[in-house]
Amino acid sequence: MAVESPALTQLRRGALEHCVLALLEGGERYGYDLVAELSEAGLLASEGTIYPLLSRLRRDDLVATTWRESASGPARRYYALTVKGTDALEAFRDAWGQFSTSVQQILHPKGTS
Amino acid sequence: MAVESPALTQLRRGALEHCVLALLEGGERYGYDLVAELSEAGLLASEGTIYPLLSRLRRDDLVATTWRESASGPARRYYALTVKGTDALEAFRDAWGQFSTSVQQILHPKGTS
DNA sequence: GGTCGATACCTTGTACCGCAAGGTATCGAG
DNA sequence: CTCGATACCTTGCGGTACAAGGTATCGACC
Repeated sequence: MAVESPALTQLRRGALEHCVLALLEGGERYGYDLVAELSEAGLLASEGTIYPLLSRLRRDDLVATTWRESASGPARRYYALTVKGTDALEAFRDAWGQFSTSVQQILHPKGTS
Repeated sequence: MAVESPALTQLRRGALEHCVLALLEGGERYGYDLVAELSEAGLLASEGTIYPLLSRLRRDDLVATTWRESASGPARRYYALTVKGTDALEAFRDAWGQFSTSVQQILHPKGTS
């Protein structure tokens, strides 16, 4: 595994939350499942991060949840986007575009005269 | 001006520090000057953010500083990249590339089957 | 029917960093 | 000599990722 630079930990802030919303756009997901995908993408370092985050999303009415039993294993809590969540995601896509462009330009300036 | 979403505040974390290093790659800069450029780029909301950040960079030997008098106005503290700072910047460019790619892919998935 | 690993949920304590507000000092203009 | 711009810095607050640890369910195996 690559050595986790502390800078990455800071980068994940703010982005992680909306990445969860983006994943939910493709359909309902449950927490443990999200952990696996986000960890693989390098956007999540610990399971302990996601549950408080999901609680916040629920508190703010960006997602709605339903318990559902699993064919094998304990029951799961599924998360689905609300209308408010969809709006927040769309707003974030804009913000992310502007932000990442700004960072990109500062990191790799064109006119180096 | 666009409404400042709180998500942006979190996004700036981690990126801001290395954006400062990137700006210094083009030559010495002083704090008040950096504030102007980073604010314009939307990467900084308050002057109060930059000085503790610069202190950290100095503490960690990523930058070196020299006081210099100004033709008009108070003296300025100029910041310059150290070798260690240059290395950190290069490492961050890699990390940023991977990170922003991951976020981009989750935000805008290709196979929407 | 008892144990064990995997699955799946959640909580607590810590550290870190951006932000707003406020403070100090220097310089030129009126 | 006051006032605005420049230029530096500090303090208190809030939000969030992380590590570590905790609880419960299920299937498999003995």
